[in-house]
Amino acid sequence: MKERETRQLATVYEVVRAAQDHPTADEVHARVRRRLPRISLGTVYRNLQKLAAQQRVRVVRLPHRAARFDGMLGEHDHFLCERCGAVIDLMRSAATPPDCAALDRAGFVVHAHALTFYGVCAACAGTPRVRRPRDRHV
Amino acid sequence: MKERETRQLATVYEVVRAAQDHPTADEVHARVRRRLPRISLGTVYRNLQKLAAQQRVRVVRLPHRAARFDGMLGEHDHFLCERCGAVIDLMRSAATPPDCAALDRAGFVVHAHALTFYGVCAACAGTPRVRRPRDRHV
DNA sequence: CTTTCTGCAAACTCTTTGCACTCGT
DNA sequence: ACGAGTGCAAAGAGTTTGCAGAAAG
Repeated sequence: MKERETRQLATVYEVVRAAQDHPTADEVHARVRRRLPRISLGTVYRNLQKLAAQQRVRVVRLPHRAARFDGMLGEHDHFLCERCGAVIDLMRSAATPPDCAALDRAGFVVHAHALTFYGVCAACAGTPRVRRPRDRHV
Repeated sequence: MKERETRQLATVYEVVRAAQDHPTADEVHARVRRRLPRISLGTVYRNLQKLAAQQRVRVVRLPHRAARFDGMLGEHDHFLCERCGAVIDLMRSAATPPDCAALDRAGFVVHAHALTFYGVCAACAGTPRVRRPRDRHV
């Protein structure tokens, strides 16, 4: 059960720490390979998971692909319950709209933003005030 | 070039509009199938894309899987440039931390949140104040 | 009739996993 | 020597695509 400091783990860690961009697992693999040509992609995945579990690297949760669809057209955010997996709509007013002024000032054009909270929903947290545990609005 | 209103498209639309949860493409397929048993998953995907392009349904951009890794351990948000694809770190102070008070009051436990802005970065927007177009901090 | 759309299946991307072998400790 | 870690390749999810035939206009 004791963890080992292998060359592979150390190199993956160094590569991610040194990276200024936000490499995908594949990109990490390519860079590590320059030093350890025989390392496999599977090992990179395993080591990235291990490092993330140890909080030694950070996982960037970027909304990448469209995975879910919504008939509700208005702007709103989401709460993701880590216990029951529910996706709960949050009216935009439930959270302060993020301040884009600093971005605007820096010359960035903001078209949209996505805000997702993670945690435990009221139903799972034991507050018996919700009837349906899945997919209600707040 | 003219779009057709097929039974398949109409049914996918109705199902997504009627859904109170946030169905995945697969779930949409299952529901549509109850009415059109021969519809294929590929058609559902194509129609979801079409409806999203027409803004008739909303795509929920949920951070699904860990796709990218970061050696920067502090809390921060991201800006995704739609032009050059850059992922730019934003210090948390650049945007007002979202207000969780309403969620707390409703009995929700918030562990974390992910905030991503979409738009055009300063370099792509033509502001010549950035040297490297990819992956700088703000 | 023409052109778009569909069903099907194959292909593709990203990630995980089983297995025998390797290598830290 | 023991067992966690590795390379490889195969298997999984989730999504896209090529094609022949169906159907909307």
